[in-house]
Amino acid sequence: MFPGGEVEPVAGPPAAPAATAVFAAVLTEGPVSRVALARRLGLSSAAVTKAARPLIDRGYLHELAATERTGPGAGRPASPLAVRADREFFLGVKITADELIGVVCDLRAQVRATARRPLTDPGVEAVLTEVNRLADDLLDGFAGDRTRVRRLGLALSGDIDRTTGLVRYSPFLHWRDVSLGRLAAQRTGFTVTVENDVKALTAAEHWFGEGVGAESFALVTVGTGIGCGLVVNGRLVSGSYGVAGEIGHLAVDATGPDCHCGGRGCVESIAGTDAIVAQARDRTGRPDLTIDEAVALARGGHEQVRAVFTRAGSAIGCGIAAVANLVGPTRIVVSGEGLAAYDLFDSHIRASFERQAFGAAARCPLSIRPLPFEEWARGAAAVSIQSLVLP
Amino acid sequence: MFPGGEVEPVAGPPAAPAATAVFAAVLTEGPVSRVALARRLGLSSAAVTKAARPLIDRGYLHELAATERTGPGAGRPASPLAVRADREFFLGVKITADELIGVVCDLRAQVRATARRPLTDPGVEAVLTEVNRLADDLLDGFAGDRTRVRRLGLALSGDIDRTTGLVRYSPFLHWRDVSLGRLAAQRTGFTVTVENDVKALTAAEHWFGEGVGAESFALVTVGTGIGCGLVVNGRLVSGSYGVAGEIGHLAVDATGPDCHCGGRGCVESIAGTDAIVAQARDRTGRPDLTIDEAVALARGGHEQVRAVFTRAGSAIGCGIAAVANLVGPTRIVVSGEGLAAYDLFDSHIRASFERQAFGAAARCPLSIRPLPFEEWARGAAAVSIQSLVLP
DNA sequence: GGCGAATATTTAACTTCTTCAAGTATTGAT
DNA sequence: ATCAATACTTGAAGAAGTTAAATATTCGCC
Repeated sequence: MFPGGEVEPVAGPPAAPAATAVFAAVLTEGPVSRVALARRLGLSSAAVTKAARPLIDRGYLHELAATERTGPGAGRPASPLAVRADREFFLGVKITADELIGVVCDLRAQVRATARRPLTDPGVEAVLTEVNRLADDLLDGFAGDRTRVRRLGLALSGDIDRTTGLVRYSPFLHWRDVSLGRLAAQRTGFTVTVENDVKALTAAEHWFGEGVGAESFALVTVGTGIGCGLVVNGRLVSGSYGVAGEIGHLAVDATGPDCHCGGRGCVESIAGTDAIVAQARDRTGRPDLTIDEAVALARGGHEQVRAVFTRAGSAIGCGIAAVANLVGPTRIVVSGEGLAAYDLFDSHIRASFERQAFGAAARCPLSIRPLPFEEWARGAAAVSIQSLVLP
Repeated sequence: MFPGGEVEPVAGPPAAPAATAVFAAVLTEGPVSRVALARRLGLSSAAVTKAARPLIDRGYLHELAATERTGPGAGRPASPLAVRADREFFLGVKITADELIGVVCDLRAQVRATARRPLTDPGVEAVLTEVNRLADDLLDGFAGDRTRVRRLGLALSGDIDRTTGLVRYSPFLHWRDVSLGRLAAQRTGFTVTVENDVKALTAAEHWFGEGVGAESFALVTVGTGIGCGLVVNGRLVSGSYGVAGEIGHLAVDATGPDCHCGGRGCVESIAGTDAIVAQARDRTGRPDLTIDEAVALARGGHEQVRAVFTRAGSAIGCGIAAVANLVGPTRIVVSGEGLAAYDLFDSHIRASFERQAFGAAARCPLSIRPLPFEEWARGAAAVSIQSLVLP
């Protein structure tokens, strides 16, 4: 009991379906009036009023000040609901083979601080220790209220069970069946979520980026590997066997090279960074060529190296068209480290996509843009935000 | 008011979420006890009891007789709920360019009668007239209680809006924006549903066939066109622009033939019936070869024609692997008219699928089997059943 | 400035659905 | 016969949402 006799205030947002829906809608679709929410969610406006009150009381939402209200026309002006971004903060950490990248985000997924730590030992213990240190670094560099940081999202590539926080398999860390969620929660004291990195990035883009409002949405990442996160009917696609969005191993060229996966003519075996380097070395006869040098040569007009990028762009375009033809997303974002060479890919990806997209699928807008590496960590934080909002 | 003073009994099943869930679960997962349903649906057993009562009262469900009960072990034996299959019957009609194929199904989607009518005029009026006549033929040939037939499902290829019953575009009938649902309801007096034929077949297989219980599921049809219906997270995939499951136009061979869709190396341009015939004609030098003759030649050991089927099977396998890699369905059924030549395809489809499926995606079971043409009409009836069960 | 139309939000009574907790039913084992 | 185990039912209580009416606030118009 508290001095006044009240019950201790509940920590999280209310879990009722309507409250959850209202919270998520305000979070992703900016300030909205209660009537608009009611229409959007298929609820009565009374239900929205009731669902919103505890969210306001607990500090997650607030009404826009009168001056910020919109609205021409007659009638009582709306009092749109908006998110109180500094109600709670979230740590997001992307784990790569040799580095941890971390961010602190607010409730609107705005990055408030960043930090990095090198990773030398891929052992579970060592990684946990470094994650813990990175969390400290992040809090040190964070200007806001540290007591409001209660959640940590982790993202890494591999086969991950988000609901249990289990890393079933991580190729680059050589982990199998590591309960990363539980271990990290013990070590750091935070509420921890774990998700595959591409899916985390997709979730971030779906809630806070270009995917907002889309019933279905795809994000394609281009780099060493070529991956894809899918949202269909408003939900992230997981794959019954832990495999989904493996756009990198679609076969697009029956006469293409053998791929390390055992297939032939996979997108990744043509357009993955390693494949591009290998082809560029072959065409130039320089066995030590790096990807940066290949990019430089192509930009400099080296026809044969340009052709490598052209072919890669076409393969990626075919893969993206496959996504459009099969699941028909509302829009597709193409991104990733590989897109440092954005200018060399862009037009070929588009041309190939437009050729292979069937009928109206070609109407699907394509955003092709590079993404800073911190975005991956932001993805991890976004998953953590979702875990707060959704019960 | 009725003589006894009671209110007229309500026509349909109750619409409450729990009732709907119980009905659907009993329908698709056979006789189940209330406790099992409660666990399966995340409800309390009290809720199941209450939800089941009106379904029993209205004749949709019944309890299995004591003799049919299962269960070793101690404790009160369960009284599993089962569907009363003859509570209601459904007409299903598949519309092709030159024929209507119709079935009468019971509530468990068992076919009770079939009929066909040739179609000579693709005009809307003529089709409606023939649909009406076919419905009469079906009722004539149906031994059950005709007053219990109240719903009609229509299935045809093309771009269809299931919710409004609008045929946005039908290539083979040359229809655009025809309110087929409304028109057919007026003409026949039934409650009408309209759905794309592949999606209807997928829905049938998802509720009443091999897809039962699968969170995600894919059905691939091989024939003149090569199509695919997808169920992800328990829901049929529609595609934001009306395009989804267009497996026929995935690019699998960068050096393949140009496709009528404008793409290159599409699955359909290699493995569609027309493409197979064209290739077989080319290889044999017989410009009037038919598909049946090509099949006969291949079965007879004609190496070059066999190679055409081998290549086609490989292309289909690549397409199916693309589905497995991208959405990761629990299982995939491959079927369709084209599979009359099942024996020529089967092993090549599997080999190619296994090569291109990435990692654990290769664990996805593939059922390759021909499907009688009446199954398409049954798909239409299945959609009609769904429209009764889901509100 | 006052009035009415238009729109947004709140309130209160009510309905519906679900769960909880307790009780009943039916079986096998001892 | 009794007990443990499991399935199902019941009734009270609670949660969540709806409808209808009331309240709030603005604009346009006189």
